Parts: sequence; structure tokens; C-alpha cells
Amino acid sequence: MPLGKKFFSQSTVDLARALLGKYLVYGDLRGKIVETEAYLYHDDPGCHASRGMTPRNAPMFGPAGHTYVYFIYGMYHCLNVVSGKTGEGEAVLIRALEPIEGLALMQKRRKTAKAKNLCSGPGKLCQAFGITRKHNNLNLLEGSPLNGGLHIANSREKPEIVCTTRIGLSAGQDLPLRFYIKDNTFVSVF
DNA sequence: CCAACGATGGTCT
DNA sequence: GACCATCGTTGGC
Repeated sequence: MPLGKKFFSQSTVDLARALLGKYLVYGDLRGKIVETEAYLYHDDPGCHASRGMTPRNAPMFGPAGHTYVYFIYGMYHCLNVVSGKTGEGEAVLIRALEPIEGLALMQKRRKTAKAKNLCSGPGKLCQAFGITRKHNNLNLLEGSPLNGGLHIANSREKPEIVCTTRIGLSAGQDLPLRFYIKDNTFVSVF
């Protein structure tokens, strides 16, 4: 079942935790979300929105449940789920998936057969799912005709969650805003 | 094994 | 012109 407005309306930290165990679905591709990071509007210098709205980060200030996809290091994309109040730039970065369906296409795009190397990082999972800037600012909510089929699907899993500091930042490194499913081997960094 | 580094281009100052 | 929410490769042990 696609998740709707109520699910995306919880606080950004709660959403980052609630997304663990849910599914990212796009066409015939499906992956279980196993690692996320929260980016907050207040007191978080690591957040793209921390110095105000710019053309790039504008989707973060929009409604919860939209996507925020950005291009990084000249060759990779990262997928976020916008969260928090409209007008305050917050989002959850999807950092890793456990591949569930559509492995053959993921393997072709990632140029590797190893399941653990298909979606175990924010750039990797966008490559495996074919997510680019064209998928920026799309509505993930159920019933949206313009979302291209990209959505988050529910599950009953209640995973055991580990919390650590976030990966790869040069500001806000000390905040405990990274979450992953305990003992899941598809996480990007242990 | 793992630390270091280069690729590569959009974004903001 | 500097920075960057990354990744694959390289070269040392």
C-alpha cells in the first residue's frame, strides 16, 4: 500500500525512523529502506537549508512527502523525502536499500552482480533506480498522478534501530541523526 | 585489509 | 574559485 499524507506529516526525526523497513518502489524496482539521515531546519549546520532558501534547496521548503533530489560531486544523485512544516527546510536522506525486486536491472545499471553493492549508499541507490534531477520535487503521496510511479510502500516490519552520527559531512558531524536497521548487511557503513 | 585520492560538474560567494 | 549529504580505484601493508 502506498503511504499517504499522515505518514509524512510526523516530525523529521520520527519520519527518518519510520521509513526504516518501508519500501521504495519505482516501476518494477523495489527496495527496503535500511538506512536514513535526518536534516533539520533549526540548529543543524549540515542541512542544505540551514542558510536559507536557494534555487537548489527550494523543494526542501515545500510540502512533506515530495522528493528533493540533488546532484553531487559531478556524477551522483541523492534522494531525499521532504519533511517538516512547509516553509521550513527539512528532509530525510535515503542512504541505503536492501534490493528486493528488479535485481537484474539494478545489476545492469550498477555494472556489478553483487547484491550488497547495488543500493548500499545514496549515490548507488539512485544509480540502481535510475533516479536523477528529473525526479526532483515529485509528489510521493498516494493518488498523485504526476509522480511517475515513484512512491513509498508500507510494511509491518518494526525494525530494531541503531542511531549514529551522519556520514560525509563537514558541518554538523556530531549530531545523532543517522538511523539504520540493526544487523542489516545492506547498510552503507557499519 | 584500508587509507588516500581523483573524477567531474553544479551551486553559491 | 571553493566547496560538495559520493564512489571506485589505487597502492601500501
